[in-house]
Amino acid sequence: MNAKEIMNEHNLKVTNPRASLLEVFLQSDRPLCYDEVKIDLKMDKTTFYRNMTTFEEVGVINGFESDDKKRYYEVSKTKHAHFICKKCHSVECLNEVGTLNLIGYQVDNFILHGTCKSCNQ
Amino acid sequence: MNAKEIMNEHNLKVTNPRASLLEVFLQSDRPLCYDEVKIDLKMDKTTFYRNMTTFEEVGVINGFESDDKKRYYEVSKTKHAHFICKKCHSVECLNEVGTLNLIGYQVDNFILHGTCKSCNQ
DNA sequence: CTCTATGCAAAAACTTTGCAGGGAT
DNA sequence: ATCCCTGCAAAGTTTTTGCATAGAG
Repeated sequence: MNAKEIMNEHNLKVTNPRASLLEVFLQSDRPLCYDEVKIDLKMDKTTFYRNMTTFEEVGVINGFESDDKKRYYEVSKTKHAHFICKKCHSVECLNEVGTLNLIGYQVDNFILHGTCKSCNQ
Repeated sequence: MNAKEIMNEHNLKVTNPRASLLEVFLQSDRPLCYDEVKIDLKMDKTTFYRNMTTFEEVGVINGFESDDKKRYYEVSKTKHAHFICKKCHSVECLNEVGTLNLIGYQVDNFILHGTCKSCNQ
């Protein structure tokens, strides 16, 4: 499913900035923040943040805060964990982290904070 | 061990603002941010943030970012997870969340994001 | 007495809001 | 033609920095 189809499905008008924005996230294998996206797209921050909010509202995109006060976004997909490195501030996706036993809570995202493999050497 | 003893142990000058600040965290059962602390203490934000940074540096306090762009702090103790509710923005401590199997990473903090028990009803 | 801590004011960093013009359907 | 989208400018929020004064050891 491409960007245009996703937007149509959620009744969002298909504009060039919006389509290329979603495309960037569809093609990324890790969460991205505004700083990373603006380099390629030269899109105004207002447009970025408003579209990301819209995508979050319709459930296409999942957003969360990193350690550096920036908000990271990724395409909603199978649930997985994220690792945020306090040294290099990288944000990675992790699969098969372990098992959770929590009753009564609805867990949308889990984030591990610490020192990543590279920085740990 | 009280606030004064802890500060002496780490060679930090014992001042009233600093002592009462640490006391608040010693007596709290959950992480706190500046907004919550200032209500009781009427301490300037500069003093708050600089002392928290100092406490973090000597290892007395552990800090992390919530979902609302605020930094939360708690007394360093046995490792445990935190749950941040995206609806009410509460920050809770959790014990016995599950097991982790991560090799090569050093995990300092584990944060679950979602909807808490109360908001889930 | 010396050196660190405090608090005000101002800056910094990221995100949001207001508003006028432009574009999709 | 209508209504949503875009981008500039300005404001909002949380945290940090500069600097003069006050206080601990």
